Parts: sequence; structure tokens; C-alpha cells
Amino acid sequence: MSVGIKDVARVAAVSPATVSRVLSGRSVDPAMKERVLAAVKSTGYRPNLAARRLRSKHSNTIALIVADIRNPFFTAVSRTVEDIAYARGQRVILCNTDEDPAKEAMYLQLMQEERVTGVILAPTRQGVDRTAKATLDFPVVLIDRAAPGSTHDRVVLDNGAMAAMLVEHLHEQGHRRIAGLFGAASSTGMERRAGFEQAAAALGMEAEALSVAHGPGEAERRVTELLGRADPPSALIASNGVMLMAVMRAVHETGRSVPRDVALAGFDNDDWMELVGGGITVIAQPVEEIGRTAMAMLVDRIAHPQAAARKVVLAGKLITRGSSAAPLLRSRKQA
Amino acid sequence: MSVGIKDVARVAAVSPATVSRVLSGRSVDPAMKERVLAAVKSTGYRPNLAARRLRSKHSNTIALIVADIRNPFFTAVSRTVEDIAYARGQRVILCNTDEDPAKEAMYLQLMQEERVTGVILAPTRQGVDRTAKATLDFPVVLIDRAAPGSTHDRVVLDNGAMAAMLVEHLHEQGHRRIAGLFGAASSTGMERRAGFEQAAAALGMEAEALSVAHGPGEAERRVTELLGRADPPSALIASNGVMLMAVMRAVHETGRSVPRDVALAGFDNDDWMELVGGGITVIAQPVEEIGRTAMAMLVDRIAHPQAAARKVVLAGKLITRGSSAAPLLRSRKQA
DNA sequence: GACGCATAAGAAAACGTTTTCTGATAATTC
DNA sequence: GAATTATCAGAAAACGTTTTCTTATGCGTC
Repeated sequence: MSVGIKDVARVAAVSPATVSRVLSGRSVDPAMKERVLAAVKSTGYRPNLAARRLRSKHSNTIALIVADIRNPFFTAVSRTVEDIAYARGQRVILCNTDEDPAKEAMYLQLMQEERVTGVILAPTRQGVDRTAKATLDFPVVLIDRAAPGSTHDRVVLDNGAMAAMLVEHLHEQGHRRIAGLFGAASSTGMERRAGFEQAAAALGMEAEALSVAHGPGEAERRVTELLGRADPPSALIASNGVMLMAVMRAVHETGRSVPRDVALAGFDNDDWMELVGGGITVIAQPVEEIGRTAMAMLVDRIAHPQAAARKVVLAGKLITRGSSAAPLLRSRKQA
Repeated sequence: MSVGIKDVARVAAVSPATVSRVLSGRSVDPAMKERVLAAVKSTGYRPNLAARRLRSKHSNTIALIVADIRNPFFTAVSRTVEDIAYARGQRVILCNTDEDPAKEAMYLQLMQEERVTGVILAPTRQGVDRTAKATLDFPVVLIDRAAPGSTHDRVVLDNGAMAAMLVEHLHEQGHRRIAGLFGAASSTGMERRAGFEQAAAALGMEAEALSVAHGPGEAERRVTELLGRADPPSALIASNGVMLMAVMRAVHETGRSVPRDVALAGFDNDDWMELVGGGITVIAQPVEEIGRTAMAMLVDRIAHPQAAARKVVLAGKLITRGSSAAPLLRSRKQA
């Protein structure tokens, strides 16, 4: 039924080995090559990747394991990674852990069975340590998130500095009471939180940092509660684009508006942000560069398995929007 | 180096066949089963999926090929598909064609080589015909898009009727001059366009339908041009969420606002839409149901390869937002 | 002109499983 | 109690490639 390399060989009147050689581009007699190619076309031969992988022991496949496929940051990175990989003749398996360490472990194990060439991973906070301990027989490059003492290559944002930049921006705008929401599921959220607190302390601002463990829904509730207080903060920071949207929703639903009643800033420059009236100041991540760097590191690592682990720290870009005139006064009015 | 089934067999003092049987859950002597499981654990054995696939000839893998991974509609569907597939012990390969027929063909061919169990595909317009003609040795379920005479199972929205519903909604709101932007790359866009034109004609509205071939950028330019005219339409419709955003951007950049200067409606109920002040009336697609139905159809098809092709047409849900009081008057004022 | 040496093609082994086949033992039926 | 059948474990074949090994042929060199 299915046409194999032997069928092609028979049609071309050569040995299967020769067909294999033609297909993998090794030197063969031009006349034979011609015959083989013709036979491939006439038979409609398609190689069996399972067999190829089994024998040749390399899968030409990398896996990209992200925490949330609905987060535009990850889809953007995945686009870059995919493009590069396919240009290099590599397949990409895209996996979504949904911020669930168990799912993450399951996928890593699966990739082991799949015998992938390498993995690019945005780990959960528990996953970072587990990944470090586990003996994986493929190289791993961490993106976006990484524990301090990680033994893997990694490319991350300068989270602390970037968070500080946001705080300083708000300070310049006149804000003195601010609050921040930080995802508890990732190391990134924690780093941004630390940067936020340090910068606020250095500037003598009144700052409250909240860790959000259970996704946008919780973020929304926390903000609603926050804004309902007697003396609410005049500015809010959220540690990523998804959470920024949750904050925005809470602000809207409590009948407030940005930046009239409260200023908003955070991470990720998602498409919708320039549409909402007020304007949200953000740190735009260099998504394309992150993907490109991760791929390059993975390729390097495959070539040099024993080299020391490297860490690349990238800077984001501050995109200022909707500066407000006198936040202090406004926050008073609201109180 | 790598531990195989033979190593496990040796440790457990049984034959490789027995190990295989234990692992695939067939009946074996409990004592032996115990020994094998212990050996698996102690050796850290991980099966080689390539070998398994090669011999057993089923991959337990389905592919989901979408046109744009950044489109929330597709990521939402993919989440559902993934969840169901993994619950069934099936792996999912997620591919992104970027609305490129060549990439689509490449992926389909690749899936052929990968010997996947089945494919769920959102085809490009050219891809629909090509897929129908091509002899694929796996079942295909089309989602979101399908040519009229398709031979594949498919689950689609009732595009014409839904577009008509939007037009009627705008008519009720008092709009008499409307324009619509429809993606030219998909059959869906064309169906929605047809529904738009018919409904507008039936209601005696002045309606202009524009086909957009080159993504959001073009949509934005067209809208900018449209709004710059002497007598612009009072309402705009866009054929999906991504294009709605492009329209929104153009509206903003020309200094107008929704719904004061122009009303907006379209397909997909993306997260950002409830945040923008004006309010955009949309047809929310039953994304979860689409994914669930597609998976069910695929499973059915695998079980009954010869059954007749089925078509499931789902209805969307009209979500009304930001109704405006007297659009006709406003559109006059603007002219 | 003989001898190595490179080149290229075919034969056969190998990859790590699952499945079929075979044989033995236990269970069931008459 | 013998004969058939069912069950289960091991041996070996099979899956479709790539790669190693072998052999043949042409080429250059002395």
C-alpha cells in the first residue's frame, strides 16, 4: 500500500542505499540521481520520519514549551522561533503548559521520548528547579524566566531594572502612592516585584506589591478591592500584558478611567494598548530578539555541549503613553 | 548509553516482549508485572517513540494547522483541541501557516511524513481546493473555513446569517450607509461578505464591501481612506477580530472615536473589545464548541473512514455593545 | 604496467520497538 | 483421564529507514 524507499529503488533500478544517498544530498552519479528523482516523483514517495529518526538518531525537531499560548508575548516569540527553525530545516513542536508545573513536567518527559534535538522553555517557578535537577538528554534554553543559579543557557529581560524604570516614570509623573500586581507563577514576576519595591523605596514612594497566583481573574478582584479603598493608589503597575488587561478591566468596571482616575503601566506592548483611550506606559519586550537569541543559543549548545552556561540579559524599551498632569491632586480628590 | 526495552527486560529477567506487554497494559502475570515496573523505574527507561511509531504504525498524534497563531480565535480553539487530545492520550502538533498556501501545503506534506492520525485544518482559500484534490492518507476536519463542495468533514459558523445579523443590528440602530472589510484569504471572509451584501440590499442600505488581501495593514489604510471621504459611512463591519482591531486603529488615528463618529461591529469577541470606550458589537464564535466538535468529528472519522462527509454549522452569539442614539444625524454632520 | 587509493554503488546490519509465531503449561470439556 | 482449548511468555520477525561494510571500478603515481 504505502510506497517505501525500496519501491523507489526498484523503479529506479538502484539499491535502496542509493536512493537514501540521493535524498540526503550525498554525491552520486548524476545519471542515477536523475533516475532516482524521477522515480520519487512518479511513485509519490514520502519518507517515513519515524523510521528515519529511529535509524539516524536525530529528529531535526525542537520543542518550544510556553506557559500560556494566549499571551501575545509567547505567540510573538514562537513566531520568530518557528520561522528560524523552519529556515534551518528543523521542525518545531509547540507546547502549552498553562502555567501548570505538572503539565510542564509531562511535556519535558514527552520531549525526552520524542528524542528532540533541543528545547526552548519558559518554565514555571517550580519548573525551574525541577528542570535544573532533571537529567535531560537534550539541551534546554530558558526564556523569559530563570532561577538565579540556573545551569541552563537562558535569555531574559533585565526585569528588576525595567520595573524600576516604570516606577521612576510614574514618580516623574508625580505619583507617590502606587501599587503593583505581579504574577506569582513565574520567577519573572518575582524579579519585577523586587525591582518595583526597591525603586519605590529608593524614591520614598508608598508602594504596595501584590502577588497574583491564580491568573487574571484574581488580578481583577484584587484591583477592584484596591480601588475601593478610602485612599487608593494613584497608579498601578502590572507585571505582564495579560495582567495589565485584567487591571484595565477592573478599572473600567469600577467606573473609573485611565489616566484620569488612575495611571497604568506595565510590561509587554500588546496590540490593544494603543487603542484604549487613556494610554498605558509599558516596557516593550524585544520579542523578536528573544526568539532569535534563544535559537542561536540552542544551536550553539548543540554544537558545543560542554561549554559553560550562558546568560543573556536584554533590555526592554520604555514606551510612554498618556502622561497625566497632576496625579497627586487627583488621588486626593478621590479619597 | 540510552536505556532500551532490552535493558529493562534484562533487569527484570523477562523477555522484551513481556516488557512491551506490561507497558501497553495487556494481561501479564502480576508478579512479572511487578518486576517489570520496578525495573522500568530503576533503569529510568523512557520508550523511544520513533521506534514505537515505526513498528506499530499509529502515531497517536494529531495536527492542528491554523492560519494565524496570533489570532485569539485560533488560540482559543487550539486550547480546547489540545485539552481534549491530551485527555485522550493523543499528542498535538500545532502548526501556523501564516495564511500562506505554500506553507500550508508544506505542513500537510510534513504531516503525511509524520504519519499523523488526523488533521484539523483551517485552510487558506487556495488551500481548500488543493486539500480536496490531494490524496492524504489521514482524515482531515476543516474548521472555520470550507469551500462549498468540500469532501471533508467540516465545522463552520453560519457566516452569511451572522453577517446579516450584524447588518440588521446596525440598521436597527439607524445606520443607512455602511461599509465592510472582509479578509480575501479565507472562504469565511467571502461568505461573510456575501451575507453582508445581501442583507444590506434587502434592507435598502447603501453598503460598500471591501476585500482585504494583505492583512491588517491594508485594512487600516482602506479605512483611513474611507473615513477621509466627503460622505463616509456611519458604520463599519470587519470580518474578524484582528481586522476589527485594524479598523479601530484607523478610526483612532484619524482622530475619530467609536461610536460617536462611527459605529463598529464585526466577528470574534476578543478580550480587548470590552475595554475600548465605545463598545463594539460582535458575533462571538462558540470557540470551545468548535474545537470540541472538530475533535469529535475527527475521532468519528478515524473510526468510520467510509462514512459520508458531514458538515456542522454553528451559530454565533450577538453581543451588543455601545448602541448609539442617532447615527444618521451624526453621519450628516460629519459630511 | 603494477600497485595503491579514492570513489561510488550494492549488500547487509542496525535502530528500538511491537507483533506474530511458537511452544509450554494450565484449564476446560467430554 | 484424555483431548481440546485458552493463556501466557519467550523467540524471532518486522517496521522503513540510514549507515557500515564490502566490493568493484577508475584513476594517478612510480
